[in-house]
Amino acid sequence: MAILQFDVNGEQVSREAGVRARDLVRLPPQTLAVWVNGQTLDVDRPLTEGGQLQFLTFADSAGRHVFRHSSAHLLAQAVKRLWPEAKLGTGPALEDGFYYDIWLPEPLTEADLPRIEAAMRDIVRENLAIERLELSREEALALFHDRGESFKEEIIARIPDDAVISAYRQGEFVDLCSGPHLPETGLIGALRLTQVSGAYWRGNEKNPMMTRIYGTSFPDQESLERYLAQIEEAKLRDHRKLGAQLDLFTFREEAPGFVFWHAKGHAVYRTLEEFSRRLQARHGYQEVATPWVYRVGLWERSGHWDHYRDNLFLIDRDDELQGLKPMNCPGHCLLFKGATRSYRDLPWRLAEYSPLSRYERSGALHGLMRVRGFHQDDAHLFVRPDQIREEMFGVLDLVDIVYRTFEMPYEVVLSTRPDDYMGELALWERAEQELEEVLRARGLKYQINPKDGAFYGPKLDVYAVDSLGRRWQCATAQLDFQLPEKFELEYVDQDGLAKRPVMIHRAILGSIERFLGILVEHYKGAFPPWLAPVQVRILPITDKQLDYARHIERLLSERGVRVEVDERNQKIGYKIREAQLAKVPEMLVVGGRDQDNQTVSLRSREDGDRGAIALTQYVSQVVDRIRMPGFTD
RNA sequence: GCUCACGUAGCUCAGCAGGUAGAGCACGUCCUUGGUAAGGACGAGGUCACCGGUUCAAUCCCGGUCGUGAGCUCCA
Repeated sequence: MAILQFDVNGEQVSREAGVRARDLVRLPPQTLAVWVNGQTLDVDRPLTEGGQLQFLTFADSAGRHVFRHSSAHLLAQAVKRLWPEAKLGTGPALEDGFYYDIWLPEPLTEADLPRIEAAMRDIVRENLAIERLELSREEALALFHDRGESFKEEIIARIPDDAVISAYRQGEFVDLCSGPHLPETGLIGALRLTQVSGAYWRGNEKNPMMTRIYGTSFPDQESLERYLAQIEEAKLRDHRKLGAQLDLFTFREEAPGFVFWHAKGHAVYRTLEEFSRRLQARHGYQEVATPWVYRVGLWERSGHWDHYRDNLFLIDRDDELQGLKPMNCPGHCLLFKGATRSYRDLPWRLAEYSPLSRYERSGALHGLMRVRGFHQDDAHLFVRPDQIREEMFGVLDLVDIVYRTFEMPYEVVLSTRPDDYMGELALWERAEQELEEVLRARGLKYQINPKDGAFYGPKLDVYAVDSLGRRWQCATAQLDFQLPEKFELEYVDQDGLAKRPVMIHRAILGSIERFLGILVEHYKGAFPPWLAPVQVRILPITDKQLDYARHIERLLSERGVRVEVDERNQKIGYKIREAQLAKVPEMLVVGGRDQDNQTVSLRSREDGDRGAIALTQYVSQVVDRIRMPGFTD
């Protein structure tokens, strides 16, 4: 028998091969699994090689993963106890929970969840040992066939020939699974099933619909409750809820997928757009406005008809189809073709903010995040091949300025050639190489997403990280060698010959609607002063100060401050409460004393009462505080 | 688009087991003129999403449509 050497947290231990991790040393409390040379294993798994060994607990992400995965099995076992005819699909661990897809003879509702939870707690109380079985393909097929698990049989058929087939048993329950798992069910101290929904078997909408049950689990009740409180907190930030509360925007069933911008929301929207507009003007972009309805021939030429038809809003008039634009690129190509272009004209940077329409499937709509009518800070750069590098640099400059302004860190992902790509392979390879060079030259950390590029070219996607740590894809920069071909775009080069330009599609905010939704959640509705829909609210103590309040309002308004007076006949505490809930950054309390002394009593949203200050002084200060970041006027 | 759930006043929600609806906030009028997070009284406001069915009778039961939510799928 071979002797294996282990390094257990610095302690050297040697044992015969086949020893179980739990027998190496005294198992630390709350051990969920072990980590041996980069592999996570059951504590009861016979070890076949030595090396570094660590015990995993709930504090380790790999440990949590095992914990949630076993929780999914627990769920499946409970469901099988309640519905013996249920058939198991798959049940993985998630970032902070787990789910199991199960075929059931009848639909399930959330009202059934407590019953299932109770059955799960029974199994926890039984503290069943969880045992790993290794099976031959025939044994596995026979086992799951006998148990009526047809989906499992399907999975077994797809397991490669050389792979080990394993299953895990706890009590009467067996599940096909590569593991690892907890040693016993009693470790799952607290659990909660959170929701139930449908999911297609193997994610294909032609397959049967399974019932997907989501849940989460923790070692103890306290951690579970802390987690559930966090979820409640995130719900309070939901932009749809805050949008209505703060009177920013609403949706109505008369126009699904389109936003009704209220005056306040539109003020934020316009400020955001203006920020982008001024930034782009400074970076050499020209803003244009092109048509939003085109004859269908244009979409045929651009390739949208073949690749994007389902998402086009179509209009059928006088026996001719026309389509609302989902993107600006074809219009910009037509503009490019409208005159003879010289190499001296390049790079030619066209920006546009006009409305775009995409027919999203009804189930895809989601507040401001996924709409059918929206606007982008869209631009197309027509460049010579030798300018790609520098222009991509410029785009990343803009990304950096914008995301720093909103205090959002970001991550970059390079997406490469998909299977259904168009164009020449050599062009693709060259383009992908160029993008990597730019990223490396900028010293940006990036990930590669293989085969996730657009069919016309590789792309860089930027993911902004918000204050809850969630990632949102906003900015994108996509190289395009296809569209210039389709539109036969040309410029006259230095040598007098016609050459084909390269296009770069790019957006920094992406959809302005969506970006605003992200900002609402990021700031929890408390926009920084320059973005706030109402920057200053004046609160007269009594109606004797109304004239003075209106005088201040006029002074501020003339200097571009978004200001309003709370003229209602209410006590000051009431007005303050309402202004505070409306998340107005600055409140000016004005009473008799202030009027006599020509002062205002400033209250800030964050810091509360700031005391009296001369009116003239306040006016000059506040103008600085609401200035658009990065601009001097 | 698919699965499940939901749709009652501008908003948040109640409405037991079929008998044509109720609260708080917001809104209006009046009283109150109050210095840093809710002063008081009174009032107006609803085709119970829409269409159809069952029933003596439907907000409630059944079917369909629309919308919303969660998830799936999709997202050049």
